[in-house]
Amino acid sequence: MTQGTASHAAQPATGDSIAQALSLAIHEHRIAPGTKLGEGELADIYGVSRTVVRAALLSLSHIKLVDIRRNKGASVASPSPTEAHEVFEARELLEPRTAHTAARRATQADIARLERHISDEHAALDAADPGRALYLSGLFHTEIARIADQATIAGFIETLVARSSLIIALYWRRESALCEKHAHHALVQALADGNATQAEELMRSHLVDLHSALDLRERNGRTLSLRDALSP
Amino acid sequence: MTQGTASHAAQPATGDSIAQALSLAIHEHRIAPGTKLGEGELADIYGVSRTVVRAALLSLSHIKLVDIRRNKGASVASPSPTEAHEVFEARELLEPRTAHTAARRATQADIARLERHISDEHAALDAADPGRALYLSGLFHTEIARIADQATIAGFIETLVARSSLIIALYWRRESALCEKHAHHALVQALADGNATQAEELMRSHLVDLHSALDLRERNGRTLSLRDALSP
DNA sequence: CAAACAAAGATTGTATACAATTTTGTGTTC
DNA sequence: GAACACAAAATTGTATACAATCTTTGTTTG
Repeated sequence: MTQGTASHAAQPATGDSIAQALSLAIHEHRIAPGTKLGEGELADIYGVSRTVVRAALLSLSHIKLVDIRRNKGASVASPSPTEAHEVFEARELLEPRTAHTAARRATQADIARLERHISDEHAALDAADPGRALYLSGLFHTEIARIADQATIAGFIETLVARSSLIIALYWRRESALCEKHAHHALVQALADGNATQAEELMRSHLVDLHSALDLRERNGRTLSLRDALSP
Repeated sequence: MTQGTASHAAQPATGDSIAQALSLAIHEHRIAPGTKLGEGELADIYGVSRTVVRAALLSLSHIKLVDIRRNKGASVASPSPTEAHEVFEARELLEPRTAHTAARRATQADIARLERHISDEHAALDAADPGRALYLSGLFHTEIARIADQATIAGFIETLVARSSLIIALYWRRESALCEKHAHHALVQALADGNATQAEELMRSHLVDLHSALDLRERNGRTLSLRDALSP
């Protein structure tokens, strides 16, 4: 991702593309929770007017990645401990069922794609790119939701996974910010075996494990210049 | 709700207030699925510029009440049979658990409020206001989610309940568009008794019943002039 | 009459200008 | 140095102007 979409591409940035770029930056921890997202600054970075930026920010506010306060502007959301708990609780309610359904539906191509995700994730780690690895780790979950072929629930899971990256930035207390390696492997195996019950149970314990790795007793995030963060 | 917020109130309509007004109109079946939502027309109705209207429409598109097509404008969403099925399936996954939690947490005040909802709903029916009754019927469900005090899941349920009103408009095949009277009463009783297991089971069967009342084999909705629909 | 094409009108997407609100900077007083 | 008041600058909210795209209408052709 270069400086700004408009600078090097034939198409000007749209609200959607800016929202996606910001979402990715947030997900990869290139922008920290609490970071001010000034409309003028973003308009400069992306080479569009404030109108387009405002639409992007409004969209991101709907999935709670961005917090907009009237007359005070937008910033990257900073979930409270309560919100963090709720997000993981919601995941624990939705994702096991999704894994169950996915195990019944997964094709060879699906399994291959999941395995590619896992190896891409580890490649990113080896390349000292933990942000990328974190993003891919989350994408693994949304990919399982896609396989389950229930778009409504998959949409909720996508939102929850995105918010999880903010929560991890704020509350994670393990050295690695990632899901444990073997948990994803075991899930892929259960899906490959078409073992719905196993997939469901593995997903549940995986999420309970993630939830338990959160220290939900307040701490502060770091800040970073906006332009730097958006230029990996 | 009079002609337009700006016409009679000290405050001009905001994106949020317009989105709420449109959502209510959709929920009460005053605007049908598929209805074109022209920016200029809405700007006239609400006495604001297109900028504010666009923000409202974008917000509504995020909860899938409105469908925005680039360069073609916005219309009230028209869920497909697949989407309809998914929405109720998601509700069947989320709401029983929510009812379970609500039964454990409900206060006397909560129960009184739910009972008031039920009687308001019947008053609306008696007043030959089925749209209002439908809205209140849905609100009963979101109220239970509020009692459960899990904002993340309650947010999802709110979205699903709103979309349900569109689905009912398109696919409902019973004479009354409402939840059955005794189902809500029984739920309130289970909550009042603090019987979490009963509440969960009653909610599940209630939703399965609603789901079964849908004829998910395509049919068309009606259309209505926009100004008429927004002036109850 | 139907089909194809062009022109006119309407609508949507976006930039820019203006109004309103907030933040920052400066000076004064204690 | 801290607190306060005020002015200036910056940012956010919204209207309006302009550009791009789509839809409707009118005209021509077979």
